[in-house]
Amino acid sequence: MIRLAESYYLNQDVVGLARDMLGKVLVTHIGGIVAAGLIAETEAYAGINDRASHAFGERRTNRNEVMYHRGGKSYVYLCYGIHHLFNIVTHDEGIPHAILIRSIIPIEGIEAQLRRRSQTIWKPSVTQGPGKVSQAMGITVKENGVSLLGNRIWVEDRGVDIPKEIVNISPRIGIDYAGEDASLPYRFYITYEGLKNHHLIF
DNA sequence: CGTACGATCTGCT
DNA sequence: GCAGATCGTACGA
Repeated sequence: MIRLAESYYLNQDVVGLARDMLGKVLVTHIGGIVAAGLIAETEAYAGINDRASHAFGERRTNRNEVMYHRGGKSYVYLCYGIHHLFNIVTHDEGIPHAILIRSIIPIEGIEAQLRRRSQTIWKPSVTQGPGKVSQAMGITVKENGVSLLGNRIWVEDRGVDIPKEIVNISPRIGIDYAGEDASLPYRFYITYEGLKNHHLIF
């Protein structure tokens, strides 16, 4: 188990990084509970020229301030008044890149994740969707700005290699307002079935 | 200060 | 498949 170092998050290619994060393991230690999940879906948000990004046109507010910080921090914000969406800030200071984590497959603390989701048995839909990921992992806006080099939220490389054959690419979800940028292929995902077929999980 | 809307989820059909 | 929930945030007056 190897925790991703700061240098990983300073990569300037946020789209390539979003692809690379598939198969990495998101871990939280929140409320005295350790939970972990395999990252199965991501979206890249590429700075001030990306109409879908909160930082489009150099927009910089209290909400998205952390996007402008050095890579390796969390960016958590509230969507539709109820959903806490968890992003990973990348690139060096001043360039607001971020990766939205949209889906995980629980690995550790599954009981706690199910409890937080008010479910009794896991199926993909239980932790599929960015709001559900945060809820299962115990992440809220209180975790906004947390360093991924600390002991509250971090990402590990546990050696799971995701072959390109099972990686799906599509436009991002729910950003119809973004004009021509709405069709950019910045969403990456793998399915539970795809992982099973390649014997990457049980 | 008022208004519009959103990187979504759930439940019901 | 679809409507409704629900409220913080952004932005213009």
